[in-house]
Amino acid sequence: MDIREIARRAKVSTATVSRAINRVPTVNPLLAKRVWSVIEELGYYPNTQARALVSGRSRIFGLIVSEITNPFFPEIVQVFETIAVQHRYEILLTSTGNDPQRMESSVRRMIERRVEGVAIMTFGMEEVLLEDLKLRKVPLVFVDVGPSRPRVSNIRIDYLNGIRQAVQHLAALRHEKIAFITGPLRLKSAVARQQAFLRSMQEIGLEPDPALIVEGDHTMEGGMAAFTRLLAGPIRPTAVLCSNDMTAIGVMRESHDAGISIPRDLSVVGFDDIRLAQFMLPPLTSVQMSQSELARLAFHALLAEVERETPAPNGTEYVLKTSLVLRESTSLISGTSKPEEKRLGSPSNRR
Amino acid sequence: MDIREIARRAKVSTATVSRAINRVPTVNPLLAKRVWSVIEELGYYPNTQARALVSGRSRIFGLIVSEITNPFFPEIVQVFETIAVQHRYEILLTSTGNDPQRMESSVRRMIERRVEGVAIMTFGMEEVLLEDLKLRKVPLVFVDVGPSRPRVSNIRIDYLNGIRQAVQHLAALRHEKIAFITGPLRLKSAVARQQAFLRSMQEIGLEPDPALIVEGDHTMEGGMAAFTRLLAGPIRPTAVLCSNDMTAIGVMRESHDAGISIPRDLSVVGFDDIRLAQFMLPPLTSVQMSQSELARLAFHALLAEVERETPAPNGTEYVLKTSLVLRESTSLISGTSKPEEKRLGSPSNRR
DNA sequence: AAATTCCAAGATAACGTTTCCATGCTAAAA
DNA sequence: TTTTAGCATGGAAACGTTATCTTGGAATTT
Repeated sequence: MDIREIARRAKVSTATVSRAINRVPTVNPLLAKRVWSVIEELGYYPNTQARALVSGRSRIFGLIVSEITNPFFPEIVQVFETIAVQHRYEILLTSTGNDPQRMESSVRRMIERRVEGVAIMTFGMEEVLLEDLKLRKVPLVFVDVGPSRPRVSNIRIDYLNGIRQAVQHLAALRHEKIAFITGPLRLKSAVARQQAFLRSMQEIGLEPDPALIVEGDHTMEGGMAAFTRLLAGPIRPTAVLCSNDMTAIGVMRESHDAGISIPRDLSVVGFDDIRLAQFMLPPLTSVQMSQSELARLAFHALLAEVERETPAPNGTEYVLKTSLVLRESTSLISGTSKPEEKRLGSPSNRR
Repeated sequence: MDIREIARRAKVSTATVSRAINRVPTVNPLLAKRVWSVIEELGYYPNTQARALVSGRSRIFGLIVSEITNPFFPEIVQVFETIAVQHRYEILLTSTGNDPQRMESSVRRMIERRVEGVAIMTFGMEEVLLEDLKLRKVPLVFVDVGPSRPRVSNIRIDYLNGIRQAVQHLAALRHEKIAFITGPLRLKSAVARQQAFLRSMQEIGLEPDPALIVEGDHTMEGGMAAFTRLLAGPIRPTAVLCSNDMTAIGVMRESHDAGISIPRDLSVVGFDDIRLAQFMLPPLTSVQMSQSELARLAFHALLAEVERETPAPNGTEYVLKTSLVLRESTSLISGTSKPEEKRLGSPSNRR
């Protein structure tokens, strides 16, 4: 069943049917009603690929994340998809698993489907592979690491604010031997987090000890392994700041196995504030980086670019704030006080 | 840039270019090479929508899940997508949030994109809304609840095996006051789990007490609330079996707040065995229902149906087993023994 | 050597829409 | 009343492929 069938039955031309479907205002209301009733009656749905072919607009956005099984991402996918649907867009999702091969195949598939834009949520990996997209002037939005180019937007994350709050919070609890477990250092965002940590420490006169900085990989297993290495090192930290929440969860798991009690013997702070953080035992203090806000920014960056006729020469920049959310995984050094959950740097409370 | 451009430059017809791209074996290798080198040189990618339009095959499968932010689903999405890509399929993902409205709009969008099949992973909700798809003879695959129809496959889950193991495990640890927190009872799968529990109890001569059966909603918050209700009830359970892992995590969180130690004061068993389960404190004993296997079954069910020319009159049935994985959230009643992690009912170990 | 078969390559019709352009009717202007 | 303008509708080209049908040259058979 196609548009011609509808046209025949409604005794109008296909052009009119098309106009009725697309709610072109000039079409006679009487005709439109006739068309619509035939459409309803037959249960006709327009063929998107034909539409896309002739109109040159696929109404598809690509969304590339590094690992959908990492709880950080599903929320992003959820929000991104919801907004997309509201704007009559579809999304093509790829979880690259940080594999350049998959990234490449993903880009290829997206180009073949003629996506109108792509949001890249890999936090600083292999932008080289996106050459093909840039070449075709497909609007892109990056987090942290995008180049300055027309049609390429960037969401800059203000890591410093939240991490500074975390470091100062720990310092206020008398911690000085503060360890930092990084993410995989090939990720630009992981490096940025580490640097924010170093700077925050120096700001308050604490010299970060290289022995207390170990590399993780943003997974729970990585957190466990990194913490094990930390325990085997020369200095025993009293607090650990982690590059993301999964790492922190790994640390909590490992310290449980090692008989180290949190927060009594060790304070732990995560980063991202995934939903799960508040369900940890004890609930995890974490630096919030709103996933839904990130998704919203990304979508609207793409949409704006699609609708803009003359692109800005250097794309647009967006900024996402971070801020500490206190829960129960930190305490006074060798003490037992448990601060109530509340967020710094923002008037509203969570939950 | 289109196929004609390639044809012109390679000095062949568009038909030959098309044949070369699709690796039709009869084309002269010399010509094919000429075509391919032009394609490489220009960085040409075929337009999928044009292909789909004329061939009548979109190479898209729909995937409907109930809640992507529920950690149970990302793994499914991951595996499903990976296999799909290997078979040159794309996936259209919808997370309905159990909202019939979103389900309906999702179905509509999928039909408009002319999906070749849809996997419905909502575990028993609102199949009525899929009428449109059935009408169009789109292959479907359900979990638990699909009707017997041509082109509709079903994955039946053998809940009884795993739940029986869980109940018997608890009984072996001398538990008799075993509570069960159900899922939302409008989900057929939640009802099935509950029934498996009741049956497993009766099998070993334990009469399940209605006061120990409370309804949850498969979320952490629901688990917390349900457990609170349980504590307020007339009988204090010594063990809790949960309809899914999220519920169990909620129970663990709530019992932590209530000063109840797991597994010393309370044994907890989850269901699904999501990856997170092993990172809980203590690691959660759970009934495994392999998410990757489920995804694999679903994909291949669709693929088989697409490639089948004459559909079976009642679709095909697949079965997915469940089995208990022991960790550290259960122990002898009022005892402290911690069994090592190992899985029953399967020779291989996990991790 | 002529007739027949075979098969690779080209020409072109489809696929289901949108969009451009032509058309003819109604309403406004002369 | 006649001419012009305006605008809703219809006709048909276009989008970029695949698939069908045709063609012509080489290979095989007689």
